Amino acid sequence: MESSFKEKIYKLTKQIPKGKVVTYAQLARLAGNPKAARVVGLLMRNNLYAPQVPCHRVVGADGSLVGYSAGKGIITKIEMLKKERVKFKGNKINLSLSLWDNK
DNA sequence: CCCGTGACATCGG
DNA sequence: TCCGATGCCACGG
Repeated sequence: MESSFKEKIYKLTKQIPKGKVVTYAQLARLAGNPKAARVVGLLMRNNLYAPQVPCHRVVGADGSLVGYSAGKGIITKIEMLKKERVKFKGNKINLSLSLWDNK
């Protein structure tokens, strides 16, 4: 099965455990293209593959919240992450504690 | 095949 | 530290 890039992103995103987050760059790298971080977000924004995809667990490379088109946008995203016990450091996420290991 | 798009990443001033 | 510009790449038309 030669999954398309977006298919890999779709599966990986669904596998993110609760309370953890992942960066677009890392997600892209897991899919096979470290440079395609933009594509990851692009797919989410244009076509939320399924309501099962926790796209709110995907954040910027430095843990800053970017994107999100649903609800109040970034605000909603932050609120959901806080409910997942994700540790925040100011206006960003503490990646040292909440970054998904994917192992 | 070419072009436009964009929820990123990185660098320079 | 903050802001702007550039590069990168997959997808759809």
